[in-house]
Amino acid sequence: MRQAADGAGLSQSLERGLAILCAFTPGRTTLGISELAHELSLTRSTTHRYVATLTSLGFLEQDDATRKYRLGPRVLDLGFSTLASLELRELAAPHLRRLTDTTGHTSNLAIRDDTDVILIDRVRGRPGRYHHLEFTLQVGSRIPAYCSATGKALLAHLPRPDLDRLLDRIELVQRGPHTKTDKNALLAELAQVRRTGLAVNDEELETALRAIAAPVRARSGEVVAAVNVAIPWSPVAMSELVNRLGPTLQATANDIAARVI
Amino acid sequence: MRQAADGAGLSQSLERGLAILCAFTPGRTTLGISELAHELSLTRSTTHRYVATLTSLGFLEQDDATRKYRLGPRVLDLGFSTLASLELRELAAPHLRRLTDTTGHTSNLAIRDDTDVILIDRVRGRPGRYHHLEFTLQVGSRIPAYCSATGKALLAHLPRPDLDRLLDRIELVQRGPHTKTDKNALLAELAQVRRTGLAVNDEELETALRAIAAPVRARSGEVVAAVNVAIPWSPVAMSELVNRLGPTLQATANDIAARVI
DNA sequence: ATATCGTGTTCTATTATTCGGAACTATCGT
DNA sequence: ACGATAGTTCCGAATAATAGAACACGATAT
Repeated sequence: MRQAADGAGLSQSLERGLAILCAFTPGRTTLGISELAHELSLTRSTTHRYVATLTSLGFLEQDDATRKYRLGPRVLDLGFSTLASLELRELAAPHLRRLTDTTGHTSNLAIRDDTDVILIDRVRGRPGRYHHLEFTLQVGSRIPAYCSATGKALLAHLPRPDLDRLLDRIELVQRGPHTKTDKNALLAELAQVRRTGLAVNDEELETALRAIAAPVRARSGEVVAAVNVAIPWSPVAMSELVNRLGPTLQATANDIAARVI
Repeated sequence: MRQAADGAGLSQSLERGLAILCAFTPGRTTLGISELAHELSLTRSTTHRYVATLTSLGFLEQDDATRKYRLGPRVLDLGFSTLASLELRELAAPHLRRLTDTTGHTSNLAIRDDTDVILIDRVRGRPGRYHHLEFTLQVGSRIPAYCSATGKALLAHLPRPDLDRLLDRIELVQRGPHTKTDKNALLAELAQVRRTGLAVNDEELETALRAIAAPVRARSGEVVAAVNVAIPWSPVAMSELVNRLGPTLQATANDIAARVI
């Protein structure tokens, strides 16, 4: 017989099995066989075989009481391996630490994955007024690039054609009180980010959350990551904060960059 | 044809595909097709098909220069979903934070997975003398239970037959200067942990690293997690530290337990 | 109590899907 | 230039996956 219909040379079973894993999200942590089967348009028996395989390998666990399934600790190992593979994270760790020590604010290191930004390390600032995200955002979290400081720092330095294609694919949803939902306004802002070397998020992702980010450039010139400091709301003007924290932030980004291959 | 030889009713393709993902470890972050094929005893063409599938789904990435593969960011999403499914982590977060604020030391929350302990949350203490593990250990890290404070707190409250079967399966490898490598000595210590409600790690996992842990009991009485504080080496005697920190630690563990279903 | 529905689970004949050898191409070091 | 090794593609053979039906169990409704 011919190879798989559309994706030539791809493994259907593996694809389906992974789809099962991906059906579990932070919002839907336990799922039953029938639920999964329906969601992925598979028969119950097929779904069960995959689930049994995943369970026997430790990627899923079955709840004794409800007989439903949830993600197993084995998955954490994989995630951990991924993080470890990002040597950038290790190189950056002491610099992030220092940034938080000098500014008092939570600092983050993020990379871009397509239209999103992924948090790959964070150092929490002094305990104080937390906003909601302080708890929700964890290492590994994914947030839309267009409404975050690190995201804009990363987008701004993308080659123009790539940026255009990317922006065409995303919808600029209103996430916070000042989210930029107009494509041209966003493009103008990204141009400014390129000029100043700093990106800003002023309650664009969530109320009361502001942040300033700087890009980390590899020797090749390519922007490979971004560092930010998250600032809980205060009466201080954003421009004042940028003046105060910008140089420190850029120095940190440069220090990290200096250690990247 | 009959179903798969040994594991009846399991999916070979899924098993193999996941084996490929698991071949990537923090120590081996990039692998080529031939390397993988050899390691898993598969042909290159079969391996390539799985790898292509994983790549098209974002679980692997191909390095443009070397043509080798590494784990993709998609894997992080899974790990994050797993962490989120551990509601325990959320409940415990503020208490961990408080524990670190009052003691000044790094505190950790861990659960057991078979013979290992998995770190599911951590709050770093004041910057100061770090030992090696401070950087190596991350949320998601896995360490052997027998030579860690949290591990011993978790093992101690296991039903005796389960504990025996588990200990038979592990080798008590010397990891730090004071690792307990004798099974009877370990059993005696676990008995003491049951009496005092506190477990101790005095340079058993790594030089200069000491920790004290307390078990978190669900209402059912079952020990579901353990909290610890990690203490960089100091001339203070371990027993003195236990007297000083023990009550705070147990109070924290109880506060967390009170919020568990 | 009894019936009904919905679970998760097991079985099996059929066939679509995966398998692996061989051929192809690109890159590297000699 | 050359050989060696890498990743990649092809295609017929046949294995491993498929889906339907039947089972066992529990919860709910009658």
